[in-house]
Amino acid sequence: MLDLGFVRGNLEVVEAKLRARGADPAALLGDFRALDQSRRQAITQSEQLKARRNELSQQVGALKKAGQDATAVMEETRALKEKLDELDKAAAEFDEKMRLALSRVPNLTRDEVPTGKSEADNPTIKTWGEKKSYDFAPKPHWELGAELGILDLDRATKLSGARFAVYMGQGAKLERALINFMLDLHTDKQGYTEVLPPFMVNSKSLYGTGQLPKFADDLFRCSDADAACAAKGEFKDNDHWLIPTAEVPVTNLYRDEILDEARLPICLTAYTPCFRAEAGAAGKDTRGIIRQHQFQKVEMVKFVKPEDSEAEHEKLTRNAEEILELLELPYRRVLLCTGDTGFSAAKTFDLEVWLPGQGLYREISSCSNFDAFQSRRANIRYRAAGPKSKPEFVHTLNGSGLAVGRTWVAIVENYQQADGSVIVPTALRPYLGGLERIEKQK
RNA sequence: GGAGAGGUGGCCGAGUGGUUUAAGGCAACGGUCUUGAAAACCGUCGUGCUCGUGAGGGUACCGUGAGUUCGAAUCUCACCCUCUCCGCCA
Repeated sequence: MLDLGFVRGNLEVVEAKLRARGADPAALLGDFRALDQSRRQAITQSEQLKARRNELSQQVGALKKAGQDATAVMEETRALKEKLDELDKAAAEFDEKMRLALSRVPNLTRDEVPTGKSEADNPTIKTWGEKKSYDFAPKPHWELGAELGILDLDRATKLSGARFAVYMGQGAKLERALINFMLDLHTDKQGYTEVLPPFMVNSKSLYGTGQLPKFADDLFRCSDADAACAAKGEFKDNDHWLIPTAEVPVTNLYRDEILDEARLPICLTAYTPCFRAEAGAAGKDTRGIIRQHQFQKVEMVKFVKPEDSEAEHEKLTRNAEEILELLELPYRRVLLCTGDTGFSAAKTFDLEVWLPGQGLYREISSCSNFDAFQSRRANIRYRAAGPKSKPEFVHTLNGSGLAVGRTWVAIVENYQQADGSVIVPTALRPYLGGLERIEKQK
């Protein structure tokens, strides 16, 4: 959510930023100026009447206490009521319209974010690692996984339908090893605290991080979740949706709280499954396990002071890159252009890992700075030490560290051998009981 | 799921229709005192919206939403959450 006062005072800037994203300011903001004016007018009038009402009510009290007749004053107050109800209703309607309009406006990208339309316009910031050369034609992971007996997509379809996977034997163990390896690195070496949050959240939480109201179709909701309410901008605390990322429960941990400055930065990491409906992704990445309805991810989330968020963003991105470096997987870092930056983000780096089986770089981590966009929605503030300090919104950040399923893919494809076996990266061996090579399962 | 109790500011906690512009305490912050610190004492101390160039004013907020009333933290209804006990259960 953008700050109302900022939008009012910088409408041209906001509109330019929205256009840079490829969004239509008119469609998003409508007649913002007129609406804002009507709203404020209704509020001012209503409050003036309320002041009058309160004054008269006090007179009634005073008169009654003095044993005098208060009928006339009571009548006058009663007469105010009709007009007041009308004004209040109008004010509430304008307010609701503004709130709903603003809730669908994406964040403003930072000035250093390059203007562009799509991922084709994302500049590459750095490239790391040497692509291995193979004296055979490297296979995609779905072939390797099936041949090794560590990935069973056919039976997953029987259980759950398309876009689900069953990992078997050392395949399952590899997934689990990756989770532990990532969490240990984040907690033991990089200063994060581990969190194990619920995998279902209410609609208020999804509003807080920006998935609702706009992206309800991308989510799986439980039968007690009222999508119609969410679409109307009513967010409940007793409905349930499957989380699309750990970002949602972890960021919302401090919703409606005021944190002490001394506690910042707060750095958390969480392993969770993630559930995505993949609405509109029909026909995309249908082979293999790149795009699933359920996948596992280790996430990093930070709450920081506004002046620190730029530096913390770089640190967080480096924390994700370190995993790829330890696993010796070639990758590159790209900066998302305005047209490709997500709804809630002000600036995003994507890490893309090299997949030789498919001959392309593939997103494996997305590290974003949200500025105060999420904290304003979720009302997460901090209070600085010192006299007369008012609570201020924190900046939130998060990034995958990493998407586990895609890391699994990257290892299988990058470390494949001519005989179809897969060498286990050295850093991961302690997590697999010293196993050096994954070979065909019985 | 059943029965009972409860939900008040950063925290604890008073408050059952009219100076409540929410008592009191703790914490925090500023000051006095002190070589420094602690203690003691004095003072400051909620959030949003809105009006105002400003000082400042108005208004709303006591779990959420409706309602009764001239007036609601206080009364009524619905819902949510927490705690205790019972039931069911991994």
